[in-house]
Order: sequence, then C-alpha cells, then structure tokens
Amino acid sequence: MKFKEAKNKFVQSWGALGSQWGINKTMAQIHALLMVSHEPVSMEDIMEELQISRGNASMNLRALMDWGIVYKEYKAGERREFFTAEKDLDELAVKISRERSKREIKPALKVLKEVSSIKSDNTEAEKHFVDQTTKLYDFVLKADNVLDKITEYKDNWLAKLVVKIMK
Amino acid sequence: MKFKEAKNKFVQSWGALGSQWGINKTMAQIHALLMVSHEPVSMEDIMEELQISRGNASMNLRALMDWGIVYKEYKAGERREFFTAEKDLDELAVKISRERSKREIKPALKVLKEVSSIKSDNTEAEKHFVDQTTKLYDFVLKADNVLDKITEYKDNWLAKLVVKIMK
DNA sequence: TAAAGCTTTCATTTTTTTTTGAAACTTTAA
DNA sequence: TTAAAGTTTCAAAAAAAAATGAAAGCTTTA
Repeated sequence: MKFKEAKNKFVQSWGALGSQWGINKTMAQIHALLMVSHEPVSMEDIMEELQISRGNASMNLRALMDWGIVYKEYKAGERREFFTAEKDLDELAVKISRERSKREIKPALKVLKEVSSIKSDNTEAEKHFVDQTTKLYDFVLKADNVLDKITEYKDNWLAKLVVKIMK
Repeated sequence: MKFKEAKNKFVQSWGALGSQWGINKTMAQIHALLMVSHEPVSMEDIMEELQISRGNASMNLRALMDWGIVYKEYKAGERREFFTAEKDLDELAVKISRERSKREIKPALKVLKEVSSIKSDNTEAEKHFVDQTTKLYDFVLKADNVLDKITEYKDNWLAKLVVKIMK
C-alpha cells in the first residue's frame, strides 16, 4: 500500500467509525486528516482533500474547535488560517469524554433523577419503574464518576489504568 | 409528575441518548420501554405505546435480540410472543461493550494495523503518518483490552472498578 | 389441509441529517 | 477608504437513515 492510499483509507475508516458513534462523518474525517498531518493544514486544502464545500469545512472545523480537539494556527506573513489536531491521544480521549459527559451524560442523569422521583402510588408497575430508574441513575452516576476519576490522572491515564487493573 | 408522564419522558430521553451514540432512536426507545416494564410486553403493545409500525417494531426487536439485550418470552396458552429486556445493568453494559468492540473497534484496529504498516519512503509526512497511526493502534488496542478485562469481573464490575481506582 | 393468528421482509415513502453555495461579514493592507 | 482575501452563516438541496405497510411466511389448531 502506498502512502496516499493508506492515508485515504485511514480517513475514510475514521469517518465511518465516527458515524457509528454519533459523530458526523465529515467532522471525523477532518479530524483524522489533521491528526496524521505533519504540518498545519489550510481550509482550502481540507476542502480539496476531502472534496467538501467551504461551508461544510467551516462548520465542522468550528465544531471540532468547540470540542477542544482542533486548534487554529496562524502562520507569520500568511493571511489564511491553518488547523492542527490534538495529537496526544491521552489528552484527546480525556477531552472527548469530558465533553460527552457534559453534553450527554449529565443531562441524562438529570432526567433519570426526575423520573425516578415520582410519587409512586404503589402498583407493581410503578414500583418497578421507580426501582429500575433509580438503579439506572446510580449506575450511570457511578460510571460517570469513574470516568472522571480515571481521566484525572491526565498524563498517561490509560497506562496507569492498565497497572491498576492488572494487579 | 405522574407515572405515565415519567415513563414517557424516560423513553423519549433514552431514545435521544441512543441517537447521540449512533443507535437508532426507536431501538433505544423499545429498549427503554422494556427495561422499565414489569411484565413482558407484546409487539402489539410496543407498537401502540411508541406509535410505530409493525415492521419497525419487528426489525428493531430483532436488532435488540442480536445485541443480546432483549429476550423473547412465551406465555403458556398464548400464541403471540412477548419481550423483556436485560434488567441487570452490569450485564447490560458488558453486553453492549462486547458487541461494540466486536463490531466497531476490532475492525478499526485491523485498518490501523494495515495503514501503519506501509513502507515509508521517509519523507517527514510519511514518517509522521506511520508514527501517529502506530500510536493510535497501540492506544486503541490497550483501551479495548482494558475494557475487556474490566467486564471480565462480570458481577458488579463497576463497583469493583470503583474500589480499584480509589485506593 | 386450510385458515386463523401472528411475524418477517423489503421496496417504497417519509423523516432526519448533512451538505452546498452564495451572500454577508471580517480583517488586512494599499 | 476601499478592495482584496479570507471566513461564516443559513436557507435550500441532496443524501442518508429510518419507518411504513402490504405481501409473503410461519405455526398452530379446527
């Protein structure tokens, strides 16, 4: 396999993986492209390589920056903007989990708390509902906290986790 | 909030959460409905409660059974089929991670191995590509293994993980 | 062996999500 | 200033994903 082919395969696959996890394909592809790019890349080049429109590129770059995993860079004497991706994988994973926790898990917890707090009038059905949603709340809260704790190690959290688990 | 309202809110929210994680909304809703249902539920009832067609219900129940998190049940003297969800949350999480690992992570690893193995002709760009995809391969492999190890505890894995992490 | 009761399949339709592209906007430099 | 170079926005179009529903398929029992 030649470099260009491999790069393309990687970008396409990363895009597909993104889709499966609820991240828009183009966003994942741009991220993939930047991650394996040695040098900062201009919007023009991203459009060209991925064959996408300016608007699409602009909006997804904005989204990636909102996630905190892509940065804008300015080159001396250049008017246009360049982009780079977070390349440290521990850091990347930390940012993604923090963001998903904030955007998706926390709101879900709020709902779980609400619905598990209804005043049950003690039919079997209602008792089971309250019991199950309470368990779900506890579980999700605990999982969210564990994730938070793990990513607190920051540097090398995955390696440290391996050590903790194995022993 | 009344029971019916709370149940509906839970089902809708679980559906929305599913979407954000790449799981089709109806599939997540059916799962939510079954999780909080005391008794096994017939297809007819699912269609009725979620206002969906027979085909949709059938296909998503099939998918949930393929994931191993919903079971078919037969009631004595009843021709039609009933469905229940896995209600043990440790077990549910284990099944979901195993399945996602098998369907999504393992194939991604295969691609990463492939593209990181190209014969680089040693331009900076190619060196960086090989380096970054190799790191990514190692990282994803390690994360996948950790998850596997954690869920091996089976019973109460989350609680056990909490203990390991905190000490 | 047939028909009643129920489930599955899949081509078509609908809905949702994503993408486009042109206009508006911003910044820089002459 | 102003025009050139670039970026952002967003209504409309396109693409992708999900849902429908009718026909085909099973299974049971009369």
